[in-house]
Amino acid sequence: MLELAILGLLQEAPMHGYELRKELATKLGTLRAAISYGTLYPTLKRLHSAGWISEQATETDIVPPMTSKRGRIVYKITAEGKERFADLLAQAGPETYDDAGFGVHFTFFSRTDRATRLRILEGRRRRIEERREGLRDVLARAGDRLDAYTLELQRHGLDACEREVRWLEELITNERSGRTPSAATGGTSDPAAGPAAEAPPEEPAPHRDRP
Amino acid sequence: MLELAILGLLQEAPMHGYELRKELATKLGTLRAAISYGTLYPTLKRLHSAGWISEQATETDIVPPMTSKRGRIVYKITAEGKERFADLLAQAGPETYDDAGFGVHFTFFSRTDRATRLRILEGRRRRIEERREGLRDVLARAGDRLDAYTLELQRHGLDACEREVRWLEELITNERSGRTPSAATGGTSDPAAGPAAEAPPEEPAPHRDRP
DNA sequence: GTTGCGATGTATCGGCCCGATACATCGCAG
DNA sequence: CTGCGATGTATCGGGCCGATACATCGCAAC
Repeated sequence: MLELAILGLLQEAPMHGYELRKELATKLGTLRAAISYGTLYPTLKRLHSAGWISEQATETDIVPPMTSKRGRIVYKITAEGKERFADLLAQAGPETYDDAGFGVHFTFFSRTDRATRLRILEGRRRRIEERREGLRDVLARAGDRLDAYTLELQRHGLDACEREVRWLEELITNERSGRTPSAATGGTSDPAAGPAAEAPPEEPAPHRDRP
Repeated sequence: MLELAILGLLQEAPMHGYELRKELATKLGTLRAAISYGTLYPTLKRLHSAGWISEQATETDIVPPMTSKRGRIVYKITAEGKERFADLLAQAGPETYDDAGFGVHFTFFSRTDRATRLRILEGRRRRIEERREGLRDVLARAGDRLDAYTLELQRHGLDACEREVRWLEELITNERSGRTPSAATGGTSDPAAGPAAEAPPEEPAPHRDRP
């Protein structure tokens, strides 16, 4: 999961660990808690030894006019890494539907083809619906056996589930009619711009590489 | 965290692993995903060797008239375990404020003294408020740098944060005025609610409208 | 000036927890 | 009587976290 996130961010631009972590924390939203270095660095090492990314130690002599930061390690995605990213991006399994997995995948939706987006959205919806049904059952069947606090927790959870299902429903509807999500809250009517909305499954988004 | 959950459930009644897991799944709400056996059994073993719980192998001869279940292991909390539970219940650290920790603690709120309940509720609120501020900053400062999907994810996260803060606020208000959570729509006042109070006065049936 | 402090930056270790997997038994339907 | 789903206990590899350590940089206080 984290592997996908790292590859995705490095596809936008090369970065060093510290930077990566901040991007991770802000972009990956609420579903995915801030990643820790105890996870990040071993994962980077793993990705490197797998050949998906390259490490480039930056010494002070590289950029003398700059603030001359002490040796950082800049990570850059490789061609194999891009393939790997595309593979991970296209697959939609059970781990894609839990909070963390869904959050990461959703973050890269503008680089995902529409069929996959729909599969993921529907899988997530199903997952949340199941959770919601479980909560309803508990409340209906055993509601009077539970103490007031537990009950309140269940109610709050149920409310959150219902809300998320509605959100997903809206996204799915938009997706089917070929709109970007921002159209929902009155963004510019810009049917073809931004994400790789209706572009055929070939080459979604032009990401800039070095010339 | 799981330790607290297990001790808490075993305080209600002795149980075997399978049962424990089901209780865990239903009671601990949405904040805490269903626990796996790969976690449960090692934890039970750990709790046993620490002396907090006892293991009692149930052979078929124990309860002949019953369905004669094949050898299960029934776990029972010990006196030391109860002390341990009380200790864990009373402490409110940073790990008490994340999703999983908060969910577990909240589940046992009816066995927690009011001062601790308040500390936990306020700590959780602060945590969510920080998350909310972070989201608002991203949306305000870098909103136009983000693609439509990432933006939508942030908005949804922000909405969930605001909603949870309101929920917590309400709970805190009720707590200060000595009401149980279900009394939100008007209830009895219980000024003498002390530590480890027995189940709060059962409120009228939950009014959940049927579609 | 130097001393301290917060942000930047890389790295490891112990430990919690998960998913997959492997067994074995029970009750029941085909 | 045979398979099959629910019940039940258990382990293993690995992802991920929190705590911790260590080093440099820029800046402000004294």
